[in-house]
Amino acid sequence: MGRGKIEIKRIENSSNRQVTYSKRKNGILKKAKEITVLCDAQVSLIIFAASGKMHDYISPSTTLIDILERYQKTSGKRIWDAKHENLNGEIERLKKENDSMQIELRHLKGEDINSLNYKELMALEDALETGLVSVREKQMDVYRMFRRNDKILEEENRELTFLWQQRLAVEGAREVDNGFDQSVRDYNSHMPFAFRVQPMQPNLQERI
Amino acid sequence: MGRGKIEIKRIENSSNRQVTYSKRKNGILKKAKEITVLCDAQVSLIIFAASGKMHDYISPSTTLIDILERYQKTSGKRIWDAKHENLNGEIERLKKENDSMQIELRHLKGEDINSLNYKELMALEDALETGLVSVREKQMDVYRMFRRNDKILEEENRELTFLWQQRLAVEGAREVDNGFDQSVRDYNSHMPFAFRVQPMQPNLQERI
DNA sequence: ATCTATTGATAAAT
DNA sequence: TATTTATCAATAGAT
Repeated sequence: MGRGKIEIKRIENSSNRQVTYSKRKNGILKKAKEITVLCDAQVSLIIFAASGKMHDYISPSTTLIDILERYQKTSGKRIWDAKHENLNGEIERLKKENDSMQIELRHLKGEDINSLNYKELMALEDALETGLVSVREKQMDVYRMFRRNDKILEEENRELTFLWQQRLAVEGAREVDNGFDQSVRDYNSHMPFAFRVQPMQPNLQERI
Repeated sequence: MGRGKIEIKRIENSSNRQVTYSKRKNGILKKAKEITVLCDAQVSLIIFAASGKMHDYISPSTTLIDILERYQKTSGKRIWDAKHENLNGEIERLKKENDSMQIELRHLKGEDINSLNYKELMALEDALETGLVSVREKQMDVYRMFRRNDKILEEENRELTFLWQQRLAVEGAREVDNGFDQSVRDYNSHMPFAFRVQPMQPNLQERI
């Protein structure tokens, strides 16, 4: 249908080919829409030009997924299954990895070790000892950190207490028992503990 | 294009609709084939009649899966992903489980424990000690089993050696040094060790 | 893009 | 359902 009939074979002239593609692509899309409306059909049409450009039409009464679902059911061909199997493979792989780690964890916790031979028990013992050494070293670090912190706090405490005592002495001399009785002085003598500065290690508290 | 022009709206006469569907369906399929050949295009066309009957055309240079893959990539829309979201969820779940076990394992091996607080370190130490106790108990079991086995073997050995010595003595008395020299007798005196019976615990050997 | 001569598709009849 | 045919629609090539 045109100025002359053409053979249905690849159009060698690239420019003509491009033009014809554009025209016919529109034609097919139009036909797809028409048959959808005229005949209650459901169409999924995806066209890729050689250039990679894509055009598509999916009947508005449905979805591509729905059509593919029906396609698979009707034709018996697989679409998702290929992808599906990959995912299932991944799941299997992860499950195996999970299981072996699960077992290793249980062994390290001393569970289910009846099936282990002597060599394996030795290796397990080594691993546990190594872990224990590391953990205890770390604990010592933390302990030393606490101690250092404590020393700093004690020192500051001492200074604050001293300052407080001085102030009390000064005020006591000036007021000579006019209103401040012993209980108030007792109360105040405990105040310095509330004045403790924050620890030097900013995260130390939340790690206790 | 026909004996009269028609409006593009649903054909109410069911028989006409069916006929038109059949004709137009063939027309579209033909056009799809033609654009494929003429323009190097790649087409995926799936048509469902209202009756449920399905017709399709996929350009022979490709596959539906390939086209869908490209469709997904080009359009950004999801096709399988929607279908496989549950599988992907499962994978995510397993990966998370994997990661946390991975971390726990590393901690038990004394690795990456810098981020742990004192409480966590104590718990870790407890777990390691518990594990170590269990493993060492099991090792004692195995050790005792070896010892028991050894005792049995030693006992059998003693008996066999005794029997052999007796036999040697009898033969020596009968043959009075006619051909059996001292070296042969020495060799034979070591033989009983080769007669050791199999251990009582059938699996013990392969567990060493 | 737009035009238009011509082929191709198809609606209605058979 | 298939064929025929009159008519409309699509489009090849030109502009």
